[in-house]
Amino acid sequence: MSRKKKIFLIDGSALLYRSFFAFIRNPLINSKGVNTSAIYGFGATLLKILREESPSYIAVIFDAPEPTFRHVKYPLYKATREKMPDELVEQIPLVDELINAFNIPLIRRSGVEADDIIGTLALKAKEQNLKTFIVTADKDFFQLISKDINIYNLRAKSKDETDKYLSTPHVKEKFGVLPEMIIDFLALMGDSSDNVPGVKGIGAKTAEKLLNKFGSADELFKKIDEVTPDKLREKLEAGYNDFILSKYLVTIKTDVEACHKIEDLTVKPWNRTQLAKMFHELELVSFLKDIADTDKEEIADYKIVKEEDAQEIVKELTRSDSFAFDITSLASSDGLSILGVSFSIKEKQAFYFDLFTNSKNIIKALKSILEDNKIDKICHDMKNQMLLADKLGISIKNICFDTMLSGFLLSPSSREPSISVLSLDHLNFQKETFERLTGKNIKKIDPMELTKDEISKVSCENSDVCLRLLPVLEEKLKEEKMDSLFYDVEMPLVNVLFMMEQKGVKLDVPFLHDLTHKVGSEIYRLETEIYDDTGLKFNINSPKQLGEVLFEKIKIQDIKKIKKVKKSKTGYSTAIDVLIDYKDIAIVEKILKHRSLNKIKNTYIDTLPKLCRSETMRLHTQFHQAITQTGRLSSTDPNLQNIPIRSKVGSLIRKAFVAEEGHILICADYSQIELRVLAHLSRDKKLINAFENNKDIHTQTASLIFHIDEDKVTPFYRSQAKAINFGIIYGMGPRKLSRDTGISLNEANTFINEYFITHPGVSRFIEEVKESTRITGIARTILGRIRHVPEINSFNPRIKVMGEHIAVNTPIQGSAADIIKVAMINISRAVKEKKLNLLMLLQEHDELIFEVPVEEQDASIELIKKEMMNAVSLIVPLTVKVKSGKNWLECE
DNA sequence: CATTGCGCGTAC
DNA sequence: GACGTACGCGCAATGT
Repeated sequence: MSRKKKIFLIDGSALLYRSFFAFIRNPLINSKGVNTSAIYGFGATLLKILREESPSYIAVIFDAPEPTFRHVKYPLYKATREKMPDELVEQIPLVDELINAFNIPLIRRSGVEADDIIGTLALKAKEQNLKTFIVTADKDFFQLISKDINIYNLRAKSKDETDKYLSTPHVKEKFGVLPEMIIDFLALMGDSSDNVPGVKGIGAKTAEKLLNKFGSADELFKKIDEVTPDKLREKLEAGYNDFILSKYLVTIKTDVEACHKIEDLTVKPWNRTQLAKMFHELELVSFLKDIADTDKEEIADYKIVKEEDAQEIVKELTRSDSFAFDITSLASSDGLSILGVSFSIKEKQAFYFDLFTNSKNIIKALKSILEDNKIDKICHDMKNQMLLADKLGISIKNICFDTMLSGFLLSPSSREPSISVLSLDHLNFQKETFERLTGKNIKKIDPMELTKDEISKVSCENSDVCLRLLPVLEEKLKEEKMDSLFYDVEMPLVNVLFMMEQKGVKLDVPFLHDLTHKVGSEIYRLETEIYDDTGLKFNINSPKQLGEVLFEKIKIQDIKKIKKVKKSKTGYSTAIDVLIDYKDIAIVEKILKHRSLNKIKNTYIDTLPKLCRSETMRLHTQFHQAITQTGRLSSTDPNLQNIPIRSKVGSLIRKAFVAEEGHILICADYSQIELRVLAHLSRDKKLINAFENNKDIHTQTASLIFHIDEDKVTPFYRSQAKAINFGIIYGMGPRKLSRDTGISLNEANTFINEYFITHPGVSRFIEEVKESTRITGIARTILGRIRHVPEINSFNPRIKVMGEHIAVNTPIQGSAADIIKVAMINISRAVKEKKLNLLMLLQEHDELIFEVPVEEQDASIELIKKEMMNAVSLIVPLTVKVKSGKNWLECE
């Protein structure tokens, strides 16, 4: 290969299409529903070129939408092209942004086709003695191929140099003609994709034969009399005008005026931060390692502490004001193993204490520093670290900075961001991980397959990276005005949640066992009845089999004379909103009953006792603080935030959540917190008035939209109004409302309109919040929590609408989440001050559940009410309903 | 045989 | 398609 400097000219539109359609059967869609196929392919190609080819010059050239001289000459030019798919159109701005982040010149000139710009630049490059590579999938470019102008082979599979670029031999092989004949070749045969006519009746094979015989089309038409057979000659004579037109169309111009200079296309360093940000947001995580800047990393000073040095280093740690630490563990199927603990006081330095072997004395020493109230503690996922520490008999004090929570506030789209993701994102440093070392999934790694040095490196890096992240994240939190949210809400909440998890909630296990049997036999009864009725044995729990039985065997749609049958991806939909229309058919009723009982039995009745700690019969859920996009908590193992309440059997589950002997459960819930938040945010007079006067909001809404006196509002109208109130919060459309409430589409439309007429403040708020989200791309809660909403500026109307709903809902749902978090912290603080034995156990989004000795009930209720009502100050009052009982059901 | 995606249903 | 936020079950297809 020559030593000439290289220039890469990228045919943007071709690469765009190729990348998009490469994934057409299996498109890349990220969690926000954004199709990222094209940008993925584009990014992969740019990365490959920049890294493997080290070009000196590069540019991406796009077609502009405006017509060109070819359209003027021949209005049908490219007229057969299909419209670009929406999913591709919406990726164009992202691709532009990507090219920008790579610091690559992007050329898009109106009225000039990309081909002609590329042709012109290629020729200029040739004059400057450069080696040109055109990145394209378009065969038109074969006409430009010469010694120093090649086509970069996007399809190259082998590393073989001859395959990497398409040159003269490739053209000869593919079309049987030399590059200089390509213009004539294409002009003779035509090109259906660009709607170039060509000579009618001449295809590739004939064109090839003719050109090889005559050398060029000029010669061919000069010696037209020599052409045989006669039919062929006649075709050529008849098609001469088309040929001239076609030649004009397929010839790539090489003299576009006022084109870029080659010097303007010099390769510049890419913007790694911007690229990292983009790849994160688009969830193209695999690219992150490609852009990590590893060369500049100085060697870190990490030490495995020897037993004889331990005391000295512990002393040093004791003297520090703050340190980052990491209790490093592996959770595999065989259980949890704590491997060791690392500490970092200074950047690029860390100590690792091995706990795998003899550790008693070490743990004692570590306990003294981790429990030291004077030292600020920094780490990643503090609540989990506290759990691990607890297993070592250590109770961490003075927690001050959690990088996971901080990273999550800055970018809530990354659920529980890992330390390595934050490292890449904010430090541009690719850290070592156990997954990378072993090539295995983290859950499958056996600690024995790792060396002490490897564990030490991962652990020390964890601590070191935490320490280095702190100033960076802190600065960004300040920039985004979330420092108070972080320090005053999220950080203090960690202790509260840890305590709630530790305490757990008492479960009446015998009661549930009894229920298992009762519900089990009912399910069995229904099952046999269903088999008898249908005369078929099938798996009722398989939507596929059930769908076939109902819609193909029994044909329930014929019984009910329903024309339309809803299909899902895999078959018939048997979801409740479909089957509800058939509920007076006995078999369907039994199936629905069976399904709901089965659900409740499997998910709750059978599962909850298994997750109980057997000595205490208490259930310890995990609360997650860095999962939901709105700032709500989530709960897993088990999820105690979706315990049934509505159905009869479901509510029995709540009866199994009980207080200890001599204790009582207290449930305190905010009433209508989201609508109150809406009143606050929208300043809507009707809403404010209702809440200031403690009116029933749904009754008032019913009165306003149905034009009836409040005392005439029936339960039916109230429930309709309630559906509308909820719908407003979620951004509901009339379709869904009519389906939910059973009213007609017209009525639904009328009622929604009526709502907005009577609530102009709400109407204005929705428009304002959409507008501001469009501009900033960010939705915000009252405490300043942010959520990125790129969807709102999508080209795809469906995704855009979704973005608008997110923009409206997030400030409402998220502010409510903010409020209850503050309440939890304040209650916890007050309980400590008043020295009450009030235990906070669960959070249910707008409700808190406590356990307290009976004698402290009254004092507790007073405290809870006060702290919840005063958590924040809105322009409407917050009201709290408190109930107590021996079990959760009694509290409702 | 383990993992993953889907359909469905539970909560606020 | 069509109303926001979660988690988790069983089934069935897919990957090792």
